[in-house]
Amino acid sequence: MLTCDEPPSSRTSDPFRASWATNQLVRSVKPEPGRAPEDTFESRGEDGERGGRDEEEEEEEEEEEGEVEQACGLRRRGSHKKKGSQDRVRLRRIEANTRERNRMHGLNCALDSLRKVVPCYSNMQKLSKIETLRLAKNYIWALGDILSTGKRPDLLTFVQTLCKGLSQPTTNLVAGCLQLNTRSFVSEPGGESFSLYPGSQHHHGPEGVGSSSADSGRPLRPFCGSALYDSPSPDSPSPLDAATLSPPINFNGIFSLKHEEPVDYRSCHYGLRYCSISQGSSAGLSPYDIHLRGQFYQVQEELNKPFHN
DNA sequence: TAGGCCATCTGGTCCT
DNA sequence: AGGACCAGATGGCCTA
Repeated sequence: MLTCDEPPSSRTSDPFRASWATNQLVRSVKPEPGRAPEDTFESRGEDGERGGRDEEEEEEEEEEEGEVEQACGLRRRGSHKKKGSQDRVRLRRIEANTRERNRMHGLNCALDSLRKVVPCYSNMQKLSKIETLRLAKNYIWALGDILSTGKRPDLLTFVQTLCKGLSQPTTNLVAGCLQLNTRSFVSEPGGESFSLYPGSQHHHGPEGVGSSSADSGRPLRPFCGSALYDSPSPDSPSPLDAATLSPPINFNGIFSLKHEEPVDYRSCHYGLRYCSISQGSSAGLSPYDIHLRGQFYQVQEELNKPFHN
């Protein structure tokens, strides 16, 4: 995974690095069509690794350009001055590229942190950027709906909301995270069919949240096992990761997120921990308690209000 | 092999 | 002038 504090050039194990290096090589050999060869200067190496290309080579290139111009009957005036400004432009371009790269890394870090707080997180099968954003939007929407109505939705409604507009694979992933067999969306023993996808028939199953058994009577297994607690962070291997998915939540405790480590938004080593403390009354807590890294957010109060009345 | 996803480069635009 | 942001282009990797 990309990290904010490490440029790609320093990650030898990163698969992207290989492609990046290859890219540089390819670009140095084959300039993009319609683009002047000098436009690919950065591809020869940057950030202090200019790949053995030195001033001598640049001067040689200048001479070659001069020869070409002479051959074409052109003569560039003030080329001496121009070289300095060209170097400057070149340098600025390199710096701009580096900044842009870092900016995108920061964006990816933010996206990674988002992946960890939406109801479907796996080190094994990362959600794509677009699916992460869609799922996050749906999740926010679902939470907002709960806040406004003060009612817990049934499992199917909740999953349907989460999966609106998501691709089939992501839908399956989310369903898996929520321990819901996707077949449950397609057909019911009674013959009634419904789907997660928009426009399809909605089914509000009779199952209550707490006792939901959408998967043919199989009780929902909460993700609050001690094994999950043992995992120091989503980045660390956990039994759930080993089992393809590491859902951060269970439907019983959809909103029971517990982030116990300090947030370092620069390093992006969030190490979120999700745990369900939602066995509700027994723990003296509402299933909707939210713990964010040891802090009780005001949100908790807001969320609990409807259930304390 | 096509399509999806991604990282990167690049030039343009806007803002400070 | 320089940085941030954005979108288009390009090419690599992976999977169905």
